[in-house]
Amino acid sequence: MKIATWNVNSIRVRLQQVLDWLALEQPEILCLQEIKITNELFPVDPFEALGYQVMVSGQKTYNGVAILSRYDSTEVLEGFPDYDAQGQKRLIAATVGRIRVVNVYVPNGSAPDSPKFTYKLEFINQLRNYLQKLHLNEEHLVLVGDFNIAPEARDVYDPEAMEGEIGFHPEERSALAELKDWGFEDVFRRHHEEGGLYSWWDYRAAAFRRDMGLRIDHIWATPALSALSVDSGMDKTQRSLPQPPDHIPVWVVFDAKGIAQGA
DNA sequence: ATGGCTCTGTCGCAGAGA
Repeated sequence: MKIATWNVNSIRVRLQQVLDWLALEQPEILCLQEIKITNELFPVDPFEALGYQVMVSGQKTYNGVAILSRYDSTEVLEGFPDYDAQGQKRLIAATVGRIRVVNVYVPNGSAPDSPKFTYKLEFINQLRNYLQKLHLNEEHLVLVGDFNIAPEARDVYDPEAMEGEIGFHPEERSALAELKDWGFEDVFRRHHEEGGLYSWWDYRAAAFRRDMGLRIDHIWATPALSALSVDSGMDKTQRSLPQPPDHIPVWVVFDAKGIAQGA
């Protein structure tokens, strides 16, 4: 049972790359962020041709999230029940098999002295409220997506230079830690402890060539589900293809038998 | 580096990203 997340920075531009990656990796579920397209214009057909159901919460120009699933999904929920997130489409959830999948695109925040940073912190707090109200950490639940925060120094290419910068500011790290305290484990870190593993590189300044990256895309799971993970990885080769997104796919494989048994 | 690319909407350049 492979679940992946990928900020594709425009599904129109990256359509073929995503289709190729799906055909190659065959995940059961792929969560997308920054699709930058309305629901009406989302290219549903090529994904259905590969056997995926498509659930989209899109908008024009910015943001937008989607869940692609090889299995029937139920209880699809767009956004928050009681928070409009400034009208931005950044959250979609669905139940696939016995797993609740929550796909999020956390606001970037622009700069720590910006109102957008306040919005980022508010959004993370609202996400914690959402989980608190709608779910129990005893459930099999994954929270995946572009969190736009590197949790620890080992997730940053130059922690001293990045300290206090957007993506590695103490206030957002602490908001993220509170969210995690709801009852999550970082599934990627369960399988890889070392530093220097990044999910995003700036388009500018030859950042990818110089490996100046951040680990800001995450797959978190509730403890019982996390314990059923057998492997996790990030597909760095996707950043070196022509006209790539600035993020790479992050994936986890769970023991499907264990999930089916409710172990 | 006071943002060096890339994307969208729209057809010159502004806004956003992290």
